[in-house]
Amino acid sequence: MAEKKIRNMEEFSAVSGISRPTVSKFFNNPESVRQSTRDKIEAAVEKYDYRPNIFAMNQNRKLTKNVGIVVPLLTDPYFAEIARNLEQRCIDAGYRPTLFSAHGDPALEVEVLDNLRSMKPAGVLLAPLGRASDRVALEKFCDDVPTLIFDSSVDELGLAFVGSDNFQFTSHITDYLCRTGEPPCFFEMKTPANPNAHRRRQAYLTAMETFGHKPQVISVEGEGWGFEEIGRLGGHDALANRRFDTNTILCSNDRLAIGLLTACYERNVSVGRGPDCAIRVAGQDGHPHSRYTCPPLTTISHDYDAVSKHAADALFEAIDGEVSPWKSTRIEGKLILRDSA
Amino acid sequence: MAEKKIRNMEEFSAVSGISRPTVSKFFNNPESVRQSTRDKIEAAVEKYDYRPNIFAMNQNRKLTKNVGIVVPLLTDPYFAEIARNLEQRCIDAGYRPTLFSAHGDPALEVEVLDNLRSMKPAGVLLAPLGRASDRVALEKFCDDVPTLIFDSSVDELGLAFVGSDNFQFTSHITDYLCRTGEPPCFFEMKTPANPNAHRRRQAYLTAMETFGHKPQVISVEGEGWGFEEIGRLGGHDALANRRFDTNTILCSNDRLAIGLLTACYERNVSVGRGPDCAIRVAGQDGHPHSRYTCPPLTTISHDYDAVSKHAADALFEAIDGEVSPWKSTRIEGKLILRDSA
DNA sequence: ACAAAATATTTACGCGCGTAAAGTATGTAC
DNA sequence: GTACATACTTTACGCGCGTAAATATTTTGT
Repeated sequence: MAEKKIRNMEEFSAVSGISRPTVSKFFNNPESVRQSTRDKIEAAVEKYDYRPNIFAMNQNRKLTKNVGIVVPLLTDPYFAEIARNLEQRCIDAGYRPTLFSAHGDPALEVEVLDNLRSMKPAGVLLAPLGRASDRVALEKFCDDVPTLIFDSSVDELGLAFVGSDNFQFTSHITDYLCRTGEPPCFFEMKTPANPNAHRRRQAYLTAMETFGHKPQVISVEGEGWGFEEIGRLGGHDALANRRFDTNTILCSNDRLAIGLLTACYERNVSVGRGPDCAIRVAGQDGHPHSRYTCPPLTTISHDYDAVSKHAADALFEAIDGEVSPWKSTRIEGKLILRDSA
Repeated sequence: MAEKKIRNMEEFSAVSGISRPTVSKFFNNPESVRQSTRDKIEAAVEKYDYRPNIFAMNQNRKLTKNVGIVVPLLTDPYFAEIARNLEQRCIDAGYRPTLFSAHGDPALEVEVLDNLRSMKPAGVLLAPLGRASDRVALEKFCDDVPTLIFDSSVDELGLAFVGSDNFQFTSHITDYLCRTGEPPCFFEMKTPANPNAHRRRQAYLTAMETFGHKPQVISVEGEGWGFEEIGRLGGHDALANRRFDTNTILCSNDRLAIGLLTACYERNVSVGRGPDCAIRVAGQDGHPHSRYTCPPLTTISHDYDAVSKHAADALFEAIDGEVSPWKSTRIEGKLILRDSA
């Protein structure tokens, strides 16, 4: 099967009997060469198992098909899931995605963007760290590379923003909770990394006012990205000191809610909407894991498909040259009723 | 601050007043140039915010500092966590890691490896998909690139294998379960993707025989990587049809256990080791989420640090030229006692 | 102040490929 | 068979950088 090792396109063009420029054309787009030529090249590809060096390819191409995808934290299944979704859309559209995580570190985020530059990407899908991000560095990057911001908005950065409608998220689930039981208090981190958290708190306050209820915000201590543990510890503290004025707790996000549920379990507080339950807990995000908590978590879910589709399509359009003014697209969430509230 | 845009090292060497070869040397290793030269270059870097194109760099370097990290599925927090761990170790050792996921798809796994070749990596840390992997392609890759296999072993592939001692995992937790209550049955997927699953079943059977108990293996249907859902549905089925001969269930992995716990909740079966609990459930892996199930999951955890340290160190040694025969290092797990068993 | 050693510069080529221009072969229309 | 359009080959240059060799310039030691 395998003859001698082919080291580059030069050698490959020799053994395939087709000139290098034509071979190059073929790899760029197989349809662009005559059928008979294509057959010869494909036979040689099969025989010698050659494929061109993609990095050398991209070095000279005016337009690469590279797309960078940057998320703040890949160990969070929410980002892992949406990243996978975006990757698939890029592949389907004929692009070549590369995934990066800032691992929660602003310095790493900047480094990732610097490396991304070397890749000469046709475009980038960027979910910024948020508050911690180096704004100046992000702006510089967006000046150079067509960048679509998703998940968490940073002013009018990049081509456009696509994310969830956090205002609608919180209003909607607050409304649901008010209609089905006691009005909720709001359980959040004191210093959230993500700007969406502020929108959600604000939406909660507005919604409660609209509905004529007295709001209560409970902000728990904790730094970093270990949200479950922050929720658990904060939950213990709040339960021990009877800080909840209501039996219904709306968490700023699902990971906090997951931690709070654990705290409830550990304190023998029964959660759910049954008559024998002490409190109701709801989250926000539609985290992949929220289905498997006990009780399963009532939440309002990102529309993963819609967000990733809008984000990817908007980027592809911009790459294709469609110039449109910056805009923000915020997609509504879907209420997912489960047992916890 | 920022003057005109510097486009390449040529332009940069002009504005910095240092010749290009010396600049090149500097970026390869700042210590290799005279202090006064370094100062000038660093001042220019600061002033013009230039950094070399890493892909062009690697194109010609004999030895790159690139390390590829390949995992089967990044949406699984276990792999996300160990990948992050490995990335950090690479950075600390002066390497430049790049993370890839096969997304559960053998074809994608091969494609990832092909792309990795273009990167001329100094070495690769590869966690294969397992049964589904294209063995021939993996072997070819390992012939060309120093590759260390981790997590799931494929014969004597690559430089070496580093992973957890699945036999010890299952023996140890089986022993614990036997000593503290009824001997467990074994809850697993009928057609697991990962070869570790077979080792675990075998270890269970051996352990039960050693302890003089009658084993029971319950294999549930389900394809793909949605283990929680497979565990949940299989759990419902097994509970409904009273297929469990014992009150103690050892799951082949934590994700199955998480699904099973949800099934228990949904059927109102109380899980735990208290006197009022109907069954005990244990997992295996020390999944990042196992702390936050209700009840928190008793499991035997990978020693993430030790596995990643051994894997990374073994690769770095091989890169540094230390030739050692293929060997398999299997690291023991730590029993994590929580409320579920 | 001088020679020796260390470091920089100049020059030149290579990596693996894209791409453009000019010329040649192949295929299609009549 | 001629005319024309396609597709191919040849040639040549460029991308952004590594790297080697010869030469020139510092720096160091004494």
